[in-house]
Parts: sequence; structure tokens; C-alpha cells
Amino acid sequence: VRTYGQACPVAHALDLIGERWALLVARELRLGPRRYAELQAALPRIGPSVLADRLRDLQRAGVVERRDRQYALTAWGADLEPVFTALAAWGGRSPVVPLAGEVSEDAVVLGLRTSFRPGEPDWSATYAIRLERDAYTARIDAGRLADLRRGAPATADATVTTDRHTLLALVGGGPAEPSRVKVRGDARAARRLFDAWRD
Amino acid sequence: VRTYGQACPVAHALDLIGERWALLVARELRLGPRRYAELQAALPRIGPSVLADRLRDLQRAGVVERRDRQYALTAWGADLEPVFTALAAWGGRSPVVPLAGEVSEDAVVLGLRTSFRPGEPDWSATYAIRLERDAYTARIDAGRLADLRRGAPATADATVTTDRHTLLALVGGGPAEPSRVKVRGDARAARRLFDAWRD
DNA sequence: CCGGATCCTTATAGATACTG
DNA sequence: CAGTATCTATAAGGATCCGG
Repeated sequence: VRTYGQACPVAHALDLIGERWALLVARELRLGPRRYAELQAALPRIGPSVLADRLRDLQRAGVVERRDRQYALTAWGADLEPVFTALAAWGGRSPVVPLAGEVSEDAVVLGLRTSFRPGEPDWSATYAIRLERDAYTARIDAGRLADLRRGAPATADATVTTDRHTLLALVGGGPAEPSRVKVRGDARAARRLFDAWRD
Repeated sequence: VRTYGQACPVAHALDLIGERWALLVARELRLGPRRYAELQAALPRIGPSVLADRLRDLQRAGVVERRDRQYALTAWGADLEPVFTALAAWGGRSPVVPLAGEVSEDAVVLGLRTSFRPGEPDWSATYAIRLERDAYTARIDAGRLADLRRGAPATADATVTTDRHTLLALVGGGPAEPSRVKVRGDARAARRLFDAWRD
């Protein structure tokens, strides 16, 4: 139990989620619970012992809890959302490196939230986003992104099927291969979604 | 050069400021530039080699720059402010530990920003806050905290002289020893400042 | 097969001493 | 004053192994 030993809320926060990999483990739980093996697949470079250590640390800190063989953010862990938002905004403006490397499906889908530009108030729809491994639900309410989580919706206005690299390019504004994106359902609703990701 | 190797803005941010002590070094520069020895005094547990490493890392990352023997945040480093705000808000709500340990003067003064409650629009004033080691300037404009930085103001409406532990108690809402706070200048202006710190 | 624990190697942090 | 050098302790990285 390594601590900064400072009576400062920032230092205390870092005592809890400042260890290596801790915040990335938490990130993988932002869209819903995950099992140990799923976390390992999403974070291939973490190694089993460090992952087990971090999950223990995060549980002891009250950030993560275990429910029937799955790990989930607690309510307080979910309150990390503004921290993720601020870090993503800052890291995304980095002048040093344009970002390259691996990405988990969750990380790409979370990019939707980061790059989402609100639309018209008459836009309300539910989308299914199907990637190679998982399906996700995005719900737009009055032009705003009201819900984004792992798992397929019961019914969707439109279903977008693609792979995470194409989606990353779409969201990041880079060049995407249109043939790798399949849209089913309400084409107009889908178009509004794509428009909301453009700069 | 250890990296998460992920194309995720959060992971990239953590590549830059996620190493141990990095964000606390940056915190000590939020209120103004510091010299190496001052950083060491503010962060007594960091050790000289780790401090030197972090300062090098942060410079290479473009977060910190060196100007005539002082370290300062770059413009982009100053953009970390929302990250600090989010972390402080989250860490301050921790149900686990109520915060205990050392505090640098800067960390206590930064608490003023965290706990500041805006006041009436007719409230505009400049304050000098004198602690054991350093003096700080707080400028209120139309009830809002417009400026907070290290260094004494040219002229102050009121001057508050105390020590960092008393100020920490005052800001945190804990019991403070009134005899350890000295106020000079406009007493009414000083009262408004103290009121803005109360819950 | 899933969910880790163990073991070993390497890298980083912590502490203290020392130097241009 | 501003670090570097050196040494030790701890944590991360990586492969393999084990119990339910």
C-alpha cells in the first residue's frame, strides 16, 4: 500500500487510481461489467498478476465491485467520468504524438462520447453498434447522447456493423473504408449519427 | 520510455502524466514557476533522482519548460487544469479516507479554488495571503475567483496572514484556531472571502 | 476453460551520499 | 543550488502452472 501521504484531494485520488494500469482497467468498465478474461483480452499488455493486483486495489478502494464473477464500477467509480473526460480532452490535444497503437473495442466506442457533437432537438433514436466482439447501445434523446453502454438494444432504429479500426477512423475523422461499414434500418437516422461524429 | 501503446487519448495522456509523482510535480507549478529545490521542499518524499527524472519527462512531453533556472507549466501543461479539478472533486468525495498527511503551501492554497463558492456580483477585491514560506494573490472579480497565483499583489484590499495548517482547516471546514489568523486591511472584504470558503 | 497464483527477470522507485 | 551516482527495495513484465 503505497501512498503519497498528502492531505490533498488530488494526491488522495492518485493514491486510489494513480497506480499503473488502474485507470485503464476502470476505463474498460465504463460501458458495463467485464470478466477477468475479457479485461485481459482488452488490455493485452497488462499481464495476469498486475491485472489481479489492480482489481484487488480498486475493490479495496471502493471503485470496483465484484458481482457474480464480473467486475463493475461502483457508483463512486462511475463518478470518475469527469476525470476520463478531462484526460481524454487533454490527451487528444497532444502536440507530441498523434496516437498510434492498439485499441480495445470499448475504447473506440468511448471515443463516440468524446467526439459526439449534439444535434437537433428532434433527433431521438436508438442505435445498435456491432463490432467484432461486442455489441453496444447508443441512445440519442433530443439530439444529446443520453446513453452509451455495452450490450445490444432490444430494438434499434438502425444497426451499424463494422470493425473497431474502421470505427476509430470514422470517429477520429481519418480516412475510413466505406465498404467496411454496414448499415441496417433507418438510413436517415444512421446519417444523423455519422454526422454527429464529424468535426 | 514506457508506454501503454494504445490509440486512446486517455492512455496517451497517462503516457505523458501518468507516471508516479508526475501530476504532483505539475500541481506544484499550477500557481507559478518553481525552482528544483522548492519542488523538493514541497514534495519531501519524492527524492532527488525521481524529481529530476519527472522534470525531464515532463519537459520532453511538452508539459513543463525551463526558464532561467525555474520550471513552469507550458500553455498545454496549464490546460491540465480541468484534470486537476476533476481529480480533486472526485478525491475529495472519497468515502474511504478523510485525508491526512503533509500538505505543501501551494496545495492548501489550491484548495481555495476547489472550495470557492462564488459570491455577489458587487464583490471585487484583491487579497494577499501570506503563509510561512510564500505569499499568494487572490483576485475576486464580480464574485468570481478571477486569479489565484503565487506572489504578493502590488496592492491588496486585505491581507490574510496565517499558516498552512490553519488555512487547510479553514478551507476544509474543520476547526481552526482564530488566533492563528491575522487580517489587515478591509475587514468586510476579508469576511466575504472567509464566507466564500464555508460550506 | 476460467480465474487467477507462482516464479523469474527487468525496470522503476526510494533513500542516501556525493559532486560540478 | 541543482542535480548525479549508487545502492536497495518494490513493482511491473512475461511465461508457466494450478485449482475449481
